[in-house]
Amino acid sequence: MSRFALVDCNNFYVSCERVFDPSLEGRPVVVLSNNDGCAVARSNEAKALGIGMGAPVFTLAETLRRHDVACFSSNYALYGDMSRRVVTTLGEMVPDLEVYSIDESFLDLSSFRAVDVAELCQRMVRTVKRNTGLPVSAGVGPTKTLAKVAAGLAKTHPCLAGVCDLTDETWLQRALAATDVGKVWGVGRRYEKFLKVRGINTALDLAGADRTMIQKRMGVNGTRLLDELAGISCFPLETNPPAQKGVGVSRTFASGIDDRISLDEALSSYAERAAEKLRKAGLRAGVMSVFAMSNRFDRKHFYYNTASVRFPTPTSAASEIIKGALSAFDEIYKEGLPFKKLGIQMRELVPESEEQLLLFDTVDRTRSTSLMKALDAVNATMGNHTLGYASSGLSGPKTWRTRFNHKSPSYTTRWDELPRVS
DNA sequence: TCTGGGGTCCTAGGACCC
DNA sequence: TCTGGGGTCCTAGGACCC
Repeated sequence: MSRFALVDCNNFYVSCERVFDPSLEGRPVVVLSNNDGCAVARSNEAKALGIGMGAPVFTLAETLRRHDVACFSSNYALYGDMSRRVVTTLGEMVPDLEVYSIDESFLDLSSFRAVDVAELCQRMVRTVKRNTGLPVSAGVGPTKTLAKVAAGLAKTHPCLAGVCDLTDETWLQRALAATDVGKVWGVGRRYEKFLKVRGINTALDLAGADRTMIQKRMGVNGTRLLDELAGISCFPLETNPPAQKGVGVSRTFASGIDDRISLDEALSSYAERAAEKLRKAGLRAGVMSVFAMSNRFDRKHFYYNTASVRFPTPTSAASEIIKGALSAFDEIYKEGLPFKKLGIQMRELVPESEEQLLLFDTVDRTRSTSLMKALDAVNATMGNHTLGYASSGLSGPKTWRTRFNHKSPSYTTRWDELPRVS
């Protein structure tokens, strides 16, 4: 029988902040999205205050003030680095590992005996805490979905000390009965509502639900979900993640922007970033689309449009992608309209090793490739944005730049921001 | 006034072809 | 008066995940 574990970092972003500022222990803490717009991570204390996932900060002002909640802007460099440390530690203990997200990994424990499993998980929880300072929980089950259920219980029931093993049938029934159907992996807001209207309130109800009805509303994923809850594994461990299908870069502005120069600068910087992501992954894109929208909360005047560009041959050259993005934007730009969000998406990705040469090419590919190599090398050694394109705007305050007013130092990724021990 | 970003997969419907 | 069927490809939209 297969057996999976899910190791999940508790309140990950908040816990990363706490590692470097222990005075935050026991205090309500939230980490905010870009532009310090929404609460995207909350400590248990913040959750207890009723601060919801994704709650807009302006609706929280009173709560944040009254309870002296510590607020942080997202520090992606720090979280990414801490995540790698967790994965390294886990990988040393269990070789079959799938990095599922920045704060979760699935492990294949099929070859471990039942008695070993709980002990192994407890050891993982202790080791990760010792090596990184981060609290994690582990759940075990015969399928990924059940391992997720187990991890959810491990996190919310302190008596389990961070580990929950649902290999045992009797515990499994009780665990499913205690799990809200909306918490099941693959059941989002829409499906939760649909299920609850039909009296399916818990994971146990769902496991016993009518297959045809589930299939009709939730498609093949619905039937897979039923199988997974019944202990039949449908989602294998993905140790070699399949090639990425797309690369996107988009940002919301702190307030609406209608001036064309700022919009072009913002878009150019996203194009630059997208090109960089492609090169880092060793990929090139055949097609790019640009999208632009106004404030989506103003439904009456909402504007959304996209335009696409096909490249003569797949590319990851910043200059070509910037040029394409700006000309595509020209098709959808509307004068006088306050834009709230711009973005680009790169699709039809191919490995750069599969280069297709064009008979009549307008770009000197060899030169442009070595230029990009040089640019990446400089930015890798001298720091991000040491070299960039003038079309993305010269340094200085910009209306389109994302706001991070409460950011902690990059403790682990910048020499000049290392924490000091005194 | 203020409301994130980056992904995946599935399905339905239309265009097109034989 | 009669007006097929099946396959493929593409896109948009909807659902989900973190």
